[in-house]
Amino acid sequence: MDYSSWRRSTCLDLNTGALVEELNRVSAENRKLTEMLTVMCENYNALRSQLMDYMSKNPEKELSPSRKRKSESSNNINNNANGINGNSESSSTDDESCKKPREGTIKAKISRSYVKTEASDTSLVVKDGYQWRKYGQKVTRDNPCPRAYFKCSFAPSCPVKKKVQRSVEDQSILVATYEGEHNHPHPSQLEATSGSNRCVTLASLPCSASLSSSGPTLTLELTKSKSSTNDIKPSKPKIDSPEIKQFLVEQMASSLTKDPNFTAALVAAISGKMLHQNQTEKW
DNA sequence: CGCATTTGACCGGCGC
DNA sequence: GCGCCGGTCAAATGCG
Repeated sequence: MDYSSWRRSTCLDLNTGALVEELNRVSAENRKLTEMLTVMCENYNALRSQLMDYMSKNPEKELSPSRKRKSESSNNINNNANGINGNSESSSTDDESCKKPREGTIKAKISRSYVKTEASDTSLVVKDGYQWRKYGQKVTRDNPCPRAYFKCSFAPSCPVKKKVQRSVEDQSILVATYEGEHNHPHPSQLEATSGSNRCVTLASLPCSASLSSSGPTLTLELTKSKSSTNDIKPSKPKIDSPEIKQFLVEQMASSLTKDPNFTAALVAAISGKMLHQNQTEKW
């Protein structure tokens, strides 16, 4: 072995050692993140059970069904707790029976999402990532607050519509009703693939978090609940009320983003992964 | 000037 | 048939 080849192999050994060290560090961080997420989910579940206890002890008053026509209250039976993003046109299957019976026409999927806003915020804007064009506003009988009508800005190629109205019970809650499915990708997904924008989609709770500890990959998924809580009758206490879920999701997201430890750990994990990728690409 | 929003008019379904 | 009501249209308006 000549001097140059000896130097190369020595450098290689040093690089490999550094990489192994980096890998171990990232793995440790992943484990730490896993633990943090587990603790967070446990805290959330504890909080949620406390809330359920509280809600069961203080059942909400039933709305008086005084509507002579078909009204929104009939739709409330099918309340779906969708995420902040509203990107979950997944669930309602039996809404057709509540809609106008146009024979032969397959109604678009209808879903609802509940967004907590500042009570002083008068704009009926639900930030769900998609771009919407407002085409109408109407005051309806059963709610003094005006209802806003939006079409997806990709219309007419995208047929999705949404209606946004403040909740009668809690005016700080916006109720967004989505009709149809987007036939184009979520704009924030496009951004996420092209750049460094964070894109953490929080769907409905309860959440489950998983981190891959087998390697320097970080996956964070907060999965949508497919539990049987979708068919809550309004007469029951709203233990699993979508408003409550929404509020909890926002609380959790807020806590996460405000926690410098979490942010730092996330940055470290991501940069560690990027560093690792760059170095493996060079080889 | 172009685009998005506002808002009154209009339309169609439904109940009486 | 009429009136009520939710949903949509489109001209007017506002804004960057």
